[in-house]
Amino acid sequence: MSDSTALRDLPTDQWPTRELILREASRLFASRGYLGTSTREIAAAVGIQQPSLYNHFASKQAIAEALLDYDLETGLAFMRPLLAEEGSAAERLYRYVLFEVTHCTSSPYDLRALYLSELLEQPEFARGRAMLEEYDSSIRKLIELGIESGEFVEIDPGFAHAAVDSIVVDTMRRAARHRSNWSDHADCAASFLLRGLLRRPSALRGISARAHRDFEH
Amino acid sequence: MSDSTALRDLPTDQWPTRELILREASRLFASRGYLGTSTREIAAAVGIQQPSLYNHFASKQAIAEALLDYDLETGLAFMRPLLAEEGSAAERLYRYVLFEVTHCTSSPYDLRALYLSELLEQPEFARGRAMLEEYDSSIRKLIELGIESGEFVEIDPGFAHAAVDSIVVDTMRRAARHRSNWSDHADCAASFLLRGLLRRPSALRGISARAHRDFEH
DNA sequence: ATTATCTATAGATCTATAGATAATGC
DNA sequence: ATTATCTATAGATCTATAGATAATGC
Repeated sequence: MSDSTALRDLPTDQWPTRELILREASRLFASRGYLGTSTREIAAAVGIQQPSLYNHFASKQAIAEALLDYDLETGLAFMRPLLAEEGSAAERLYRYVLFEVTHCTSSPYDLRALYLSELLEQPEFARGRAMLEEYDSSIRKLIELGIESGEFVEIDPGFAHAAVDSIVVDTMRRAARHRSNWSDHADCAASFLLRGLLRRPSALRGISARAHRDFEH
Repeated sequence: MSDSTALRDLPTDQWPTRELILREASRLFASRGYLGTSTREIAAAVGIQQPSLYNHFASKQAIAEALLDYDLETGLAFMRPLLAEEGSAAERLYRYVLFEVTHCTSSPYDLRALYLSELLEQPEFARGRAMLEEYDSSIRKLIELGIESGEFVEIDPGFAHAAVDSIVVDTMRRAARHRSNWSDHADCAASFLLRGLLRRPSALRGISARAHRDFEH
């Protein structure tokens, strides 16, 4: 979409149908699951007839894939340079949490749907699973770096990754409901996770300050 | 069921159909969601025709409710006395984690389905939501007790509860996949959570030992 | 000419019931 | 007499396509 027709410049009722479909589908997938949401329900939420969806997407699966692509491409665009950076793993993990919560609350889509529902367990979403795997392995790598460098305590990286993941996803869910103070949610989550990971929890204040500073740009 | 016909004494192919339905339904709800699972799929997994389900349950909803009841009644039977006890909130929270992971791995049903899928968001599951609310408020109370007593750091109880919940549910999921060393998973999760909550993390070792001792009976 | 919408509908699948048949328990 | 199973099926709902109609863009 060109700058001259950026979505934010248009009143809601002039948003392109494709965009409305993605928004409503993501909301419905989040509350009823992917398999539990019918194309009829999506169309009704958008305000069009069910067959009209097929002018914009080839199938129900294609709608979900567009959402997955959007989310994971944005995520990978953040994670790849973050992983390539030198410096403190703790500070980078903190920035990852800030990114994830910001991304989720500023996104027009209800993205938690994609990972909480049965969507990715469907065989036809192999591509989405592959992208998620790269994303997950970036986070895992960050945790391993922190353990190797001695910044983090000796902890099972598999468990640590699962802990980071589940708390971040849950924080996304909570922050999406009260978008006003998403930043508090993100700090709460990042601090809690790092208190569980850091060998010297007293370093947390400085890590937090530097993460916020570096995240701003 | 009387003692003389306890399930564990019967070969698999003689388990009552009702029991097989609950097991297979819980597995399917976990992997495909409640709305995404058809009665036909449940019946096929059990090895009967779809209409035969209705000899054992009045509806698909009744199957899910039987699973919810089993899980939440077991959970409340543990939580009510735990909450009534005197003593360290940290140790009781540790015991709660041990209970939850044990309960999940020793249960024949795939219970995480109930809380990860869209099931409880359906309006018709009001009774299940009410039971879950009592359960949740017990855990919340335990956390508040810990904060008041000064055992835990000053933390938003809402966030702390969410963190405990999401890590416990995730640990249940992981432990259910590798049941052999469920105890390690439980310790990992409980330790991580308490490192994030305790004002004096050095107390963790003692808390863990006492929690294990008290949990044994 | 292309794009977006509609109505109509094919064909599959869904939940639940009806009614027949066989096995079980008093 | 009750219980568990089956086949058949009603009636709703599902995804996707076909084909008509109107609006948009060159």
